Amino acid sequence: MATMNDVAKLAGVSVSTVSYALTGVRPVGDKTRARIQAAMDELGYQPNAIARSLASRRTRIIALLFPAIEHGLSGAALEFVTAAAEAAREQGYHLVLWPIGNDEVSETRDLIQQRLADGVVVMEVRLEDPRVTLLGQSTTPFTLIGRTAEPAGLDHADIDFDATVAGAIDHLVELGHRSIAFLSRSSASRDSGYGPAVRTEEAFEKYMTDRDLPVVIRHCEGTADAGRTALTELTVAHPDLTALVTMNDPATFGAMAELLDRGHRIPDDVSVLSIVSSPKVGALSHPRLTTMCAPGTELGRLGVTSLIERIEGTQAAPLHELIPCRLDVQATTGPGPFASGRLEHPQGGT
Amino acid sequence: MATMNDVAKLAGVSVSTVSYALTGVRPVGDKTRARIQAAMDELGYQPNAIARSLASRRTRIIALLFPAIEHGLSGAALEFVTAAAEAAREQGYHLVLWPIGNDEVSETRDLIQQRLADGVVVMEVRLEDPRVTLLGQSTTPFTLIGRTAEPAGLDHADIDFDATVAGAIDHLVELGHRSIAFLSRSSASRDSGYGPAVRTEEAFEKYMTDRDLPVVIRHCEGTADAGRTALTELTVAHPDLTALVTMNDPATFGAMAELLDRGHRIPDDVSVLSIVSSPKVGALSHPRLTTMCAPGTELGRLGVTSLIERIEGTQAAPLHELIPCRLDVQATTGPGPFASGRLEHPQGGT
DNA sequence: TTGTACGCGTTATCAC
DNA sequence: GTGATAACGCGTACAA
Repeated sequence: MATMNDVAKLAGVSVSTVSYALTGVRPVGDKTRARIQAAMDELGYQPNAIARSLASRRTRIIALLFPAIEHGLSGAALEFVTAAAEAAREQGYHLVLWPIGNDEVSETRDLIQQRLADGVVVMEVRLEDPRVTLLGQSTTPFTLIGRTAEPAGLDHADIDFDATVAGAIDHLVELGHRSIAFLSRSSASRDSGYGPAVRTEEAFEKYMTDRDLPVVIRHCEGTADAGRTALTELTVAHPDLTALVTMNDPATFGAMAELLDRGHRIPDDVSVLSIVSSPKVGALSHPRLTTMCAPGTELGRLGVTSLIERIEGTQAAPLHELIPCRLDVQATTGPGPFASGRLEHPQGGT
Repeated sequence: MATMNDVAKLAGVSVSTVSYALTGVRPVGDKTRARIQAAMDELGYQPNAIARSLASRRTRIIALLFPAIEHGLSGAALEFVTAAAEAAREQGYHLVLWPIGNDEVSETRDLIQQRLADGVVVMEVRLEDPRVTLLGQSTTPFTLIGRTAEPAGLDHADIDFDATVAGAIDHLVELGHRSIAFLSRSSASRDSGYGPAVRTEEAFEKYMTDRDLPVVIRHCEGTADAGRTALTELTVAHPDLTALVTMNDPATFGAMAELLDRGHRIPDDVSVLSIVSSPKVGALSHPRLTTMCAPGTELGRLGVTSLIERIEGTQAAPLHELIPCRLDVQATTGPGPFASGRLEHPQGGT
């Protein structure tokens, strides 16, 4: 394997000149540069990443901290990781995966002390997150995908749950729905401080109240059967229900199946809108599920590019980005009883 | 940040002794070791990974090569990556993600020349894969997840498509099915040399022929609508069909919906078995889908641990592992017309 | 515009 | 059992 020394000898220059020709930190004469280039080509030279890192004290490696299990946004997670890796590569960085159990937070300390990474992207941030606390005490640059309870001073990008829920409700209300229930995650998930659950429920309550509409929130485990049960109970308690906002894919599918079994038509009788989901999941249902899909790709890119800016000192403003889920209207949402076209015969009391 | 030098000074020994105390390459006196340990604790010393790599010429980094798009086994992919990262970490290695377009193979060359990684795991291997060719010409250790057309000399772990298909057919035949169709990926996918498509179709043909059963294979795009169309055409062409093996999740869901719409009961009239899938996807359907789930976790671990063995020279035998998908019997497969219990009234000709 | 020489923090090869 | 000290391959003042 050729080193810089080999190139220098072959080109008849000193190693430093080769180095400068490579980095461009200092001007190099045209003819010299050409000779060096020729030598590099001939030897198939590639700079040794490790030696470069040691000398420059910058590894161009970014660590992605992610909890082993609990891929809440599972569909989006792979998308996210892929986007992060691509964004990193485009800027000459590498992304190393740092799986870490939720308890073994000390691993985080090791990570930053080993100086293997120039910065850290933290995934699946919880409202109270010891990893974030630890990073905050260090000098290592980091960005969060998600938010802690108090994210003001921290670089973070997250789903705009507030706007997402608002968008979902808007979509349904505009379609003429008034009686809308929210099928959320399990209450355990909410109670444990899982950000998406907490924030969507708060938003749902707020926006429904704003509109003087009844607030119906149902927690549900992440299985199709639980979704069936939940749907059954919901329709019993609220027979006038015409729309469902969901954030629980397996339960959504179960609920839809139960709706059909009970003779309800989708979307003619009941509309279903799954938020923080993905078109891929939506494509599995029939009728095809209307979703609001999690911006996994955007968050991945944003987290990485912004971190790189911080590392390189070119960051203009702190990262405080909230991205709403994008509405992908498919076949499970349709006009409700108060739709403009059918105002004359609302289904309300039938 | 404390260095080895600081530790050496504080402990009153030389740097080399500290190094040996750390690596255990050479025996160190008990008292000396204790003093060194104390010094390290006091300073919060952690070895610098980069310096260590440069000196030892081993980075303890493994690169995971994965094509940006086309996550054929999308559900399993995240599982796979996670397992690989965990296995690596358990053995003191890091996993760096190397996204690479299918065309830009030269990136592979850069990867190995930069000497950033001690070895490479290649994901989503195609029957003819230029990345593999390139790696084969280098001295870099690598393992494949998947197989090329001629994998004999290469370390690889892959799904045992043959055994998977055999298992699927066995399951259905034992249930009393004889008229079984295979709903595969798109013909484009098969024609482009996508291993899973090619191998499953070959296996299906073989095992059905072995049993003197008719071979019905239907290619299908990866959408629910395509699945509906395919199902319709299949039932027209083969009205006696009682079971479906599928390897195409969206199409499977579409086909099931179409079955129900046409008044077929699942599994009473038609059984559905989705192979190379995952329980997570299966959980979305109702009745819950019987699947054969891709061994993403196993493959991830295997690829990494075996690669590490090769890197460290402790590999006993080459990696030639084929793991079948595990059958997860749920609610979409049931007795067919030739089931032992109902031999007296087969549905064949009704 | 180019060259010299030192430093980055370890490992590993000599000596003792 | 322990200490000097030369690599490892590159970046970067400082000199020229």
